Amino acid sequence: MAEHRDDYRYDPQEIEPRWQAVWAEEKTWEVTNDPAAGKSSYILVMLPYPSGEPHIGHLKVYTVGDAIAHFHRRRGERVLNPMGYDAFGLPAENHAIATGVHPRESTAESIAAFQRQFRRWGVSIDWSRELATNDPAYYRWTQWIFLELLRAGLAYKKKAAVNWCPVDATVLANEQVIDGRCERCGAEVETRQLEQWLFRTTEYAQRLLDDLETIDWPEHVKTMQRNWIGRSEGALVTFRSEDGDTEYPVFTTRPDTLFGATFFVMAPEHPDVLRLAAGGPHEDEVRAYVAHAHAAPNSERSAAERPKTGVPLGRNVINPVNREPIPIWVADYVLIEYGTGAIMAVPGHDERDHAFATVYGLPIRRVIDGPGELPYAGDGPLVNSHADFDGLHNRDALKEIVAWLAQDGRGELSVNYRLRDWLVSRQRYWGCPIPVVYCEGCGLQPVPADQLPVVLPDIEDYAPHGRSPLAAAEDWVASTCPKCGGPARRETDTMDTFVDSSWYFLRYCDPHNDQAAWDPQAVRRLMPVDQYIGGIEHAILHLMYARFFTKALADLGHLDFQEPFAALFTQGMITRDGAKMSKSKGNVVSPGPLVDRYGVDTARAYILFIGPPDQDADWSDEGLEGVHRFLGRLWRLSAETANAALPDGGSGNGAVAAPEGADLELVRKAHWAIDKVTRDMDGRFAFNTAIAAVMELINDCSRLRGSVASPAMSFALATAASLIFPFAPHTGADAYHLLTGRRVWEEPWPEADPRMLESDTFELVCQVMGKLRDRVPAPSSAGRDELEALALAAPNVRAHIAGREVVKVVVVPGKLVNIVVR
RNA sequence: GCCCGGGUGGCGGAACGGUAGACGCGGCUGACUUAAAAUCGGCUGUCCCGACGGGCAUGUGGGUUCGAAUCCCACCCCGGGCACCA
Repeated sequence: MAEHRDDYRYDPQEIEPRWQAVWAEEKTWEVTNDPAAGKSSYILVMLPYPSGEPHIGHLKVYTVGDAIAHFHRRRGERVLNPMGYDAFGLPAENHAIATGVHPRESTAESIAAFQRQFRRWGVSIDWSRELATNDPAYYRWTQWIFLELLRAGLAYKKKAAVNWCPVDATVLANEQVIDGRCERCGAEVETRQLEQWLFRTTEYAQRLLDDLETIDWPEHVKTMQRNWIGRSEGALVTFRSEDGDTEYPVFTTRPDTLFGATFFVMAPEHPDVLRLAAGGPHEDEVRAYVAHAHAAPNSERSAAERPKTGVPLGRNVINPVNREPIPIWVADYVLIEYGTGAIMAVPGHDERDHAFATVYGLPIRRVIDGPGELPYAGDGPLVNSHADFDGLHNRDALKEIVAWLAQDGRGELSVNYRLRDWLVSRQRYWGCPIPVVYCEGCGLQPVPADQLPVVLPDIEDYAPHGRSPLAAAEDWVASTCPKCGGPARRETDTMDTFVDSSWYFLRYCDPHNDQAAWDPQAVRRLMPVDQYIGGIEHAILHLMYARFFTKALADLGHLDFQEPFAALFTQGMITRDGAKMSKSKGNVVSPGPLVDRYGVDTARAYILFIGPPDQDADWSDEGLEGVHRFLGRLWRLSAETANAALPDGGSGNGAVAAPEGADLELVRKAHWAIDKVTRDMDGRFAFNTAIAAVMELINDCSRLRGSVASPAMSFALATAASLIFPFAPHTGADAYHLLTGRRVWEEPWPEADPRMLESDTFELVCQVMGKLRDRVPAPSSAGRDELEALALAAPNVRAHIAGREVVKVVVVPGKLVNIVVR
C-alpha cells in the first residue's frame, strides 16, 4: 500500500483553482434582491482600505467572515457577503506627493491586488455588489447624505481648532501629528481656528448611549463607546458678575461642594476673558497667556502632570449659594469644549483645583467631613456650608442644594457629555468633495441634488499650501450659484474618509441604483447587518459614526431602524514573536508566499485553529505545518476511500444502516463531531475547537481504517469534509465530491442523530473526598442507587474507604459518584 | 488614577461547579527506506515508585462547596481603552 500512497498526494495548488473556477463561473455566491428567494442574512466584514497588498490580518478577518457566511448558507439562509474598498484617504495622497502618481492610479492598482488575493483565497463574495468609495457613482450619494444632514441642521460650519504646521503652512490630520510634531517636517504643531464643517453627533449622545442596550456587541466595545460618550450627571449653576449684568453658568458634578468654591476659572478660549481683563491690573498678562494658549501645541495642554498655570482677571463673580465674591482666573486646565468652558473651583475637594490653589496661594476650604488631608474627593457630611445643609450626607445635600437653587433659577439638574461634534472637514485632495458653493450674494448654497456628483477634479500638485489642494484647481472652484445664477466658488475642503465608510453597508443592499442611494425595500429586507466582523481598532470611531449616520438617516425618514449592526464580532491581531508585525521589525508573514506554498486552505484553517479568534494570536510556522498535515490526511483518506468504494461510490453521505463494533464507534464519533462543530459555530465563533473536533474525527478514521467497512468510513469522511468546508472550503469541497459526487455547498449542514450521541454504557468516575480514585464502566440507564453501589464496589475506592465511615455519597447520574468519609 | 480584558505543561491552547491539560506544535521513540524526505504508530505536566499506586499542580493568599481553573474576598503581574471632562 505504502508505495501507492503517493498517488493520493494532497495538491492544493491543483484543487483550489479548480473549485474557484466553478464558483466564479457559476457566480455561486451572488444573491438577488428578489424577495421570493427566501430568508436572508447579512454577514459583513469591514471593508478594507486598499494600500499595497493585503496582509495576514486581512486573511484572518475575511476567513472568519467566510466561515460564518458558509455556516449560515448551509443552514438554509441566503447570505449576503459583499466586498468593497475604502479608497479615499491620506496614505494614497501622501504617496502621490512623494511620487507624483495620481492617487486614483495607485488606489486602482491596490484594489486590483486585493481583488486577486480575495479570489485566490476563495472567499465567498458576491462580486456583483462590489463598490469603491472613490467611485463618483458611490460618492455622489455620500454627497447626497451630506446635503440631507445639512438640510436637517445636522451638518454645520463653525470656527474650530485644527492642527496647524507653521513650517509647511498646512492643516494636519490628527494621524499626521506625532508627539505634537508634524510628521513630515518635525515642526511643533500649533492650534489654529479655522472655519470647519462638523456633524452634530452630540445631539445623538443619549441615543447612542441608550441603544447600546439593544445590540449584541462585545461588552468591552460597548464600554469603550460609553466612555467615549462620557455621560455625566450634575448641575448647571449660575454665577453672576459683580455688577449683576452677566451670567456665567458652570457645569458641576459636585453641587454639594458649592460652599467650598473659593475661585472661578475660565478657559483661555472663553469669549469673555479679554473683555473682563480689560482695564484691569493684569490685562497684558492675560492677553499674553491667552495668545500662548491658542498657539501652544496640543500636547502641552493635555499633559495632566504639568504644573498648573493661570492669570487672575482682576474681577469677581458672585457665588449663588452664599453671595460671596470670588476671583475669576483664566487657566488652560479648563477646557472650552467641555461644559460651559468655565468652572467653579473647589480646592478642598477637587485635586486639580487644589493643585492650582496651592500654586497661587488661594484659600482652600473644607466643606465635607472625611478622613485625611485635603483635597478629599470622597463622601461625608457637609460642614462649613449653611445651617440648612450642614450635617447632611453630601449625596442628599446635593439634591437639596440643587432644588433650593432651582427655586429662583440659580441652578438646575443637568447632564453633560464628553462626546464632541464630528469635525469632517479635511484640507486635503483625496477625499469626497463637500457639495456646497459660496455665492457673494446668496452665501452658502448646497449644490442641487440633480447636479451631483461634484466630481473631484484632476490636479497637478497634491501638496497643501495653507489651503486645500483643491483651491488650486481654479476652473473647478469657479462655479455658479444655484440660486441666483451668479458666480460662486466651490467648497475646497473634502470630507473625512470616515464619512465614506459610515453608510457603505447600506449601498451594498442596492449598489447599482443611479436614481437613489438605495431602494428602501432592498434595505428593509437586508438591514440591519446580522453579523458585523472587524478589528477592535474601530471600536470607537467607525462604529460610532456608522451608528450616528443610521440614526440621523432614520430621523430623516430614509431608514426604519436605529442600529446598523445587530451583532458585532471583533477579531484579534496576529502577532509574530509576540509583537505586532511590521516591516521595520522584519517579522511580517505575507499571505502571498504562504498561499503559494501550502495552499490557502492551510493558511485559513491554521489562522482559525491557532486560538480563539477574538484574541491576539502568535504565528508559528510549525503550527501551520500541523494543520497542513491534517488537511492532507483528510483529503488522502477521502481519496483512498472513494477509490476503494468506486463500485458503489456515491453512497458516501447516506446513513449507515445499523452499524456495529468499529463501524458503530466511528459513526458515533462522526455524529459527536457534527454536534460539537455545530455548537461551536452557532453564535460562539469557537472555530479553534470546531477544527479540533474534526481533527479528532480524522484521527479516528485513520486509527480504525483497517477495521471499518466502507460505508461507515465514507460516512465519517464525508462528514469531516462537510464540517471542515466553512474553514477550508476547497479541500472540503474536493474531498466531499470525491466521496459522494456531490457539491458540499449545495448540501444542508449535517444534523447529529441524538441516538448516536448516547451510548449504552459510560465510564463512571469514582471519587473519594473529591479525589479521583477509580473509573468503572456503568450502564447509561443506571439509577442513583446502582451507581452508588458500583462506585462503592470499585477496587481502588474500597482501598481508600477501608476503615473509614462513609458519611455521604454524592451521585451525579451519567457522570460520577463522590464518596465522603470520616 | 479610572474602566475593561487576561494569567492553565517546553509552546499555542481545551475544560455546563464534576476525570485538569482535548486538539495542535515541540521533544523522545518505533515502523517503512540503502539513506533521507514524506507517511504511519507509541510515549510525553511534575515528583516518588521496579510495578500497582501515590504526592504535588491552573499567578499568590484566604473563603464557599461533597467537589473550584471555574464562584466570592484580598493581593501581584501582563495587555488594552480613557485620562486636567469639573
